[in-house]
Amino acid sequence: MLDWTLLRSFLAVIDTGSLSAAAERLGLVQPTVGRHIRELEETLGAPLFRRQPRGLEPTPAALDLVEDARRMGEAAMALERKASGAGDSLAGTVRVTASRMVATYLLPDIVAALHVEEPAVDIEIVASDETQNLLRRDADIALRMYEPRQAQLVRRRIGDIPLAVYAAPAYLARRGTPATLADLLDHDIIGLDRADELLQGFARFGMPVPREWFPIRCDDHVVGWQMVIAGAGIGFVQVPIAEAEPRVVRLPVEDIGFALPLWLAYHEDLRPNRRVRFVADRLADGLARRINSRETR
Amino acid sequence: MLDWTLLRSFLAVIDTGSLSAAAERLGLVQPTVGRHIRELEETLGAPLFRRQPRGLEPTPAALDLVEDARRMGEAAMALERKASGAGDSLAGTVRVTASRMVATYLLPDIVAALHVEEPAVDIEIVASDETQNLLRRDADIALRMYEPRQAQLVRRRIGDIPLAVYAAPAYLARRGTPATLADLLDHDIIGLDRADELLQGFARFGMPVPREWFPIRCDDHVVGWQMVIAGAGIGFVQVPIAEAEPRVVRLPVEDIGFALPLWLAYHEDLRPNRRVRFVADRLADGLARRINSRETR
DNA sequence: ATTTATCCATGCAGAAATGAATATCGTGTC
DNA sequence: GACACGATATTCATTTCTGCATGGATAAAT
Repeated sequence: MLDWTLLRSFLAVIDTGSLSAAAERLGLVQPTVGRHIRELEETLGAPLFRRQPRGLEPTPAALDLVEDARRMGEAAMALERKASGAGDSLAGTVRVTASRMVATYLLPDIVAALHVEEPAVDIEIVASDETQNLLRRDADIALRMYEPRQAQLVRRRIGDIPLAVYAAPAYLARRGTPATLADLLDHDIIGLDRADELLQGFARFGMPVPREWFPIRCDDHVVGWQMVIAGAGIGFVQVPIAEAEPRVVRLPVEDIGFALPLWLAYHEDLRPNRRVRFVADRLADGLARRINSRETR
Repeated sequence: MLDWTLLRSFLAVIDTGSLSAAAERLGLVQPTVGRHIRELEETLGAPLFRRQPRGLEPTPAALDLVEDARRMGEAAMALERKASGAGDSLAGTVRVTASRMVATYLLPDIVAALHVEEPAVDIEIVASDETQNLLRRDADIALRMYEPRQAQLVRRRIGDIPLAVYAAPAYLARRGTPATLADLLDHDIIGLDRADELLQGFARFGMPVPREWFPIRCDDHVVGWQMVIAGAGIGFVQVPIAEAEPRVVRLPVEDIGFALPLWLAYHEDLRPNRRVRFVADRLADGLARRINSRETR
């Protein structure tokens, strides 16, 4: 009977295209995965990959086996999802993914309160602006700024996070305080939070500007926000985050009417999992309270 | 990420009901499987089995996982079937199951010739009158006396093996030679080859007899046939087998018109497997030749 | 043409899993 | 009630596997 560990490595190599990447995904090390593949080839009596400088290219014989290997992998992941909800106690870990901004400025208070209430629940935060794959269990719960579309996900709309214009007093003392949106054209704007959509928003207001209009651009929103705080420029920032920061002030320009929808999602297999539901409920409650209490201010 | 080896052991324990039986099926040893289960329970944080004197009884939590584990197992077996013919050489093993009679008296010549033709092909004979599971790969090729019904099997009807009445000269010298079927009622008949159907056959000829009519009954056809050869009684024997045995003679009674259909079957996943096809072809040819050359004699 | 960045293969020491032997427990039987 | 049987737990020596460090090879980039 075939060793299933070899098949798991086989699938990982097929998916990633190289021994090194497969090893990282499996939490192993490249020589181990290489030995797995070699052992599998010896057992089956047929070469499965052609070793190439860029990685391993599957042979036709290997491609014949991919479908079944993938079925195994999907079944294993489904089993893992179901198993994680098997325990009665809340003890265990829940992985939560959120954007860097949300993870940095909104989650800490909520997670702290949650951990006081249920110390047995461990929280792992995956702070990333890239979409994590809930189907592949990159995380248990995802907080996203758009509606999740996959059918197997349970999704809940928490609310809309409004954006407004903020700057540090030091900046305003140096450059003056803009009173209207049009005034912003003469100021240094730091690209934050969906810069592309902000550009479209400006266009809607009759002020088409090119991407280069932002004098400071940064792919990390947290860094950009720190620059606003430091007085490097003006930023369009999520109101619940900015209002908690005393070192900036909201500018008296018109409301830009732009908001980010906030969604919470998890895999439907995790629905009966009390631990995941507990965390999801606390996250949704805490985020909704912060969104609603600030946006009218 | 979960260790797939643990899941394989989990499935085996679910299927067999005990650590010991699971270990035997996996080619492992009971303490190893026990450790696998314990490690899986620790990883998942939930008990999966209740240890009982008769074995391990799955908990509800375990039953939730069975379906996915079985999907993994089925995918693994399908992969194994497809992989078994991956190499382009014929080298390798083919497991053939057949009834004890066929395996003992018809297969040896065929297998010998086959092995001369292709020494790289190893043959494993599973001589059993119990149905082996081709889906679970108990054997690669099955020779059966009835039509296989499972949809996933490739089946080929080889022909009908006729039955006739034989006895040893020593027996006939002692008890006389019956000339008609009716005369058999005064003789010692050894139950061979589907005794139940033979009884029904006698009833069709207007001679209903009870099961106890057979003075010597034996669940092993080979043993019964050896008794016929030794002169212990008269037997209804497969013609191709009996005609090759010089120590018995065919009795001049009417043709009983009874024949056993002979089928060859293998899993459709094995269809592209050159080795299995080779063995299947040689078996079908050899058996058909023996059936047809003898039945008219 | 040289450099650089990946990626795979190999040798070796340490860690982990395995198997054999044995102890223990509960059940069914005489 | 004593005993035998079949099952799971435990212990320990050994094998096996894993991970680290290093070498070698190829393709893209400067």
